Amino acid sequence: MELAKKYNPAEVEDKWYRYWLENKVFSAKPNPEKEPYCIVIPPPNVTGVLHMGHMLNNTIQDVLIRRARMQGKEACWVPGTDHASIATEAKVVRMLRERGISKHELSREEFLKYAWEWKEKYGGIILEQLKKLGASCDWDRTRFTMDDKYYKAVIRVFVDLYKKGYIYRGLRMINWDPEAKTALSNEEVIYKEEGEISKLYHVRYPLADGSGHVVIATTRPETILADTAIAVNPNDERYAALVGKQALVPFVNRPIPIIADDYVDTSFGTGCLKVTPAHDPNDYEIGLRHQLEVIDILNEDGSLNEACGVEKYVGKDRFEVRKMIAKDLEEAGLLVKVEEITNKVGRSERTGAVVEPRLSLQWFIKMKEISKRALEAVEKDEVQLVPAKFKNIYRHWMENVRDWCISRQLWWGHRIPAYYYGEGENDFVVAETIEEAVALAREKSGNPHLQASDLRQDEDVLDTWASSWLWPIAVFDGFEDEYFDKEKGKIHKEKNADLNYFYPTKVLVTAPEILFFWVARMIIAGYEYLDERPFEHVYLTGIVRDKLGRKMSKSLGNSPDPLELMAQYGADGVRVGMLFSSPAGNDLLFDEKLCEQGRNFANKIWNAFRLVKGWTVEAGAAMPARNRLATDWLRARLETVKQALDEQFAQYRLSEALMTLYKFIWDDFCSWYLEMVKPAFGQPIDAPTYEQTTAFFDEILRLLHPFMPFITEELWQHLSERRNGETICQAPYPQVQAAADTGLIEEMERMMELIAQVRNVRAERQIPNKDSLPLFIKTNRQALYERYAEIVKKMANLAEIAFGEPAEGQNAIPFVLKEDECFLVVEGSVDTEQLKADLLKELDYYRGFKQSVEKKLSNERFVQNAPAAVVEKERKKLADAEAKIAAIEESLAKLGHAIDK
RNA sequence: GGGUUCUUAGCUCAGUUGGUUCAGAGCACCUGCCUUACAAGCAGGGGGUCGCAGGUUCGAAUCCUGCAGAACCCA
Repeated sequence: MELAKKYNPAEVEDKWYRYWLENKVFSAKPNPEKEPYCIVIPPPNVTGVLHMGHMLNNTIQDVLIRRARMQGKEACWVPGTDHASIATEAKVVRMLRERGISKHELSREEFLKYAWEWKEKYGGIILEQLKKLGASCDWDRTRFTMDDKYYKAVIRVFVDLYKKGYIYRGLRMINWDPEAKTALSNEEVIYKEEGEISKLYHVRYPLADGSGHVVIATTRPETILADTAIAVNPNDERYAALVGKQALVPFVNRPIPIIADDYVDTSFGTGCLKVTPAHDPNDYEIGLRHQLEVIDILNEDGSLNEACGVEKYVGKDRFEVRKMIAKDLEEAGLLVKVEEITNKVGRSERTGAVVEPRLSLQWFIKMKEISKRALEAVEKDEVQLVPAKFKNIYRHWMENVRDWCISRQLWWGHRIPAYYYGEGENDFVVAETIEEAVALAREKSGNPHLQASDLRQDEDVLDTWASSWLWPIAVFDGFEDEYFDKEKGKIHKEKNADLNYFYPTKVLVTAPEILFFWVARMIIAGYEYLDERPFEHVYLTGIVRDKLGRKMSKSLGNSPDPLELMAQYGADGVRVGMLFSSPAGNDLLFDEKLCEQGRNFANKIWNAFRLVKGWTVEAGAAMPARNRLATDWLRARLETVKQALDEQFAQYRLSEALMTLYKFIWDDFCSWYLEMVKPAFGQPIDAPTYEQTTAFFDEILRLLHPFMPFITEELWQHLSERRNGETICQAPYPQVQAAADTGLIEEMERMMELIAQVRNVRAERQIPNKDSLPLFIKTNRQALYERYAEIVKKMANLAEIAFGEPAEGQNAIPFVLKEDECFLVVEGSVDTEQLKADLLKELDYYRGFKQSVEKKLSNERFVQNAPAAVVEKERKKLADAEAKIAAIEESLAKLGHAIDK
């Protein structure tokens, strides 16, 4: 078998992914013999494409699930997609516009037909992309939030929560996107960090009694026409006399009261606040406190309506009116001045339109009561957030939770199951089906003749999160008739085999940005319907940023295309690159160099494999002592590595775990072990060493497989004959066998230091590596060095290791290893002055060190207060330093240097 | 404005309840090598008064206070 000099991921990745699918390696079903380990994927937008955030997030999930699978757990990773109501609808509307079709020309049914076509065309691309990454999902379980069953579940939950009294319909100040013509949740409104430059208009309002005027400041002069009061701070002496009087609204001359309210900030603008309850949330609150009239002057598209009272403004967009009104105020002599200020302007996350606070009838979920257990669960670590710092953030949000506006003025989504039978605000019923609705409506209205055709279903759909918050339950069909108890509004988990086995899931891996949107709400739903947490751990990943620390975004164009990255560096390389610098919860400053490092790592392993596979094996030969030491040592190191990995995984320190393996493979295995046992060119290797080496290789591949699934499968299959369908995905994950032989590791470390010292001397004196040199060691541990002599000779290219000192006249370069003196015999003359200088420098350092330790030990309070073990360590440090100093002094004396002690 | 978190080498980060040879890693950097697995490589090396100022302690990167700066969340 001929292996290429360089690893080529493109040749193997698709092959193995297909193999895994063909052999159903990723499918999972309840298995009482095994421990369940389930992850539900955070469903990406069905029509979205893979971005770097997905890459990170799904790499992490795949590492966790693959490791669990190898550990013999029933590993189930449930994939799926989200309908992403507003984002998808916006895309469909744009597509239609490009075809010259306006959404409003279409009926709801026609529009939805286009939307489903769009979904069929682009839906699921992202799942195919995940396969490129190696994601080991159970694809047969793929779910979509608008699948029939899922749709029914969402509607069922709406009805249930309505019955339980958690859902109400109310007039509320909501964030209105005039472009998409929909309400937005607070989370969907974004503010530019640096704010935006706005004009602050100072406007004069005459007093009704003609005794003067009052000046207010506003950034939204078009809302003047909806003013119903002017407010001042009760403590503001400047205006105390005005309170109780009336002012006249410009143009319409409506008299409005001047009131006192604590909300007013005396230092902002003029200290007089115009109050527009219909168009500002704070003003709305003030209006409630003072029973002010509410005048709504905006249409749903952001244009002004008749209520504004000025004919020429009617039908014009608010920003156009702003310009007009500024001009008109100036002409009327009411504009005092205009200044520029920076303020925060809310914009729609999806359309970018300036969000207008708007009063409207919307559907809400009361959050306070229903979220109680979800708050407790995290407080008590029943649901454990990783990293834990998010607990504080979570608590703060949950303690101040506000009612959740769940209606959206869109068509793509789950249509609200409320049916209206009359014009009154309460003339509606909520039901899962039209038949039930008719029955309920007859009852509620007292009209037994009502027909389905008399009912109008609510036009709005539900917020996407109001479907995805059911994800960990709905993917297992938990809300189906057989399992859902309509009376109690609870799920009988024990009746549903999947739910019973896989729920609660093990860990949710997601971005901190959606901690409240989604994570908190899933926890709420979990307790509401199953009285149980939906997952044990929440691993919050960082946000992927570019190397300048900016968020990756389409508009900046700073996001690399994941598929191209994988084509260039291999999926394994990219996975490694993503994980290298992403400790949990810390942002990841993505740099392509990290993927390059991942690719290089794959190549390193590939070549190590080529080396081992290229050996000819000498059957019947015994293992030489040198190799016995090397294999024992590597085994000991491997034990410490496995132990470290277990600990790192337990704490979700994936980047550390990967680095542990990276260093073990590159340094310990390749640079040290393979070099130790590698036969001379053309020579065979003894069979026991060869077998041990392949066994190590096998174990290393299994440890690495969760991180780099493709190359490990490729090499593992090459390593030995495998059965048909056999895969490393299901090979046992290496377990800690025994306590590592730390004595052996320490001994080897000493030898490695010795080898490094010799190499160092060579590098400094520019002695070619080819020249094999004799080494003398003056030590009282001769047996130890003798045992390792063969290894040291090979690794440092020494002609021999002798004990004692070189003969007079032999040129030797001295160095000190721990407390032993070493002499590397070289040809040619030696610059003794330089050697002395080097030794003196070292001596200086150790004398200083010794002094500081002595100082510590002579401090009575230290000796008394510090734990005995710490004091003991200091004593040991002192003894070691003294031995070292003695050795250095001796070397110096030999060079003819007088020591002043 | 309120809250949370953070500030350690040129860069990205570890540093576990304060206590091992005067703070570690990876990358980058410097020097020498195309040595028959790998130049996507090998060997060696330099680099930090742990944001600043106080305090507690025998002992502080680690605990406390203040200041400066950054990020995120909420308003």
